[in-house]
Amino acid sequence: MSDVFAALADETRRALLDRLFVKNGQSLTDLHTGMTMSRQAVAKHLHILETASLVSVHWQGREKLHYLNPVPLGDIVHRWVGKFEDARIEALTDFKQQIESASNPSDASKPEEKRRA
Amino acid sequence: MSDVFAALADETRRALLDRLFVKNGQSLTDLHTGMTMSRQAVAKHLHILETASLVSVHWQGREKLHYLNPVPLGDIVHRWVGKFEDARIEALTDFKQQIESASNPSDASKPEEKRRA
DNA sequence: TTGACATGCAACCATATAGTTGCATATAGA
DNA sequence: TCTATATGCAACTATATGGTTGCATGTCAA
Repeated sequence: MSDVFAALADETRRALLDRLFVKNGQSLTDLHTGMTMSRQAVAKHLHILETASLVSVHWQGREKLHYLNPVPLGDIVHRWVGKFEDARIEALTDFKQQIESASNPSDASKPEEKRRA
Repeated sequence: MSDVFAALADETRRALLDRLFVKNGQSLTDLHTGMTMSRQAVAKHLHILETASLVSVHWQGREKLHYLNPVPLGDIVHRWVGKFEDARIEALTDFKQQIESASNPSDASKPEEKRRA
């Protein structure tokens, strides 16, 4: 779970996934072309995506082809996003009630800017 | 985008979100009770969740109450998960075809363990 | 067989991150 | 007003992360 989120937290790795969306099954050299960083840096990123199971690999001769694997994203949706969606209405309602029932909401929203001076 | 994924990549922060699922609108002290790390460490984690807009805060006197904010998760779904879902069938089909059309799939799946020895 | 190509491994460096401790400040209540 | 409570800020440390370079190894093709 952590490794999937950590893998997606990097801009370069999300760009690599985007490139695989456009054309699935690319080699390291394919994915490296056009990038400013070294080939080894790209290889490290791909390995992180592979460890997080976001990318599956398939050797073909001397080329290592990379394919998208959508399974971990489904797990995230199941574990986190659905939970948030379910709680959305409730949370917003609670929040609204708290705000509205607070003694002085207009002054209490960001008091830390006044608190230490 | 990165900050949301990075925020979710930490086990402690996901645990904090879980506690807010159970009871929304808790203070730092509330959320710190039962945790092994220091109060300041928890405060840092909460600030990261706040920066990622996963948590909204509301000052009530000397207490800073924390509330879940489901919006960033919705953004992630819209940008990433839906994309993966759409590509799922296609990707799996491509992968299957590549595997099946490969010269020797049973030996080619993880050859790096044999390649250097 | 030999050279070019595709990738892997290892060492190294700079910065980010997660944690600590100590102290300061704001609020609540006796 | 005085004290306890709730939080913030700053400095510091250890480790993780993202990048580099150099070299080794496996594969393809002339």
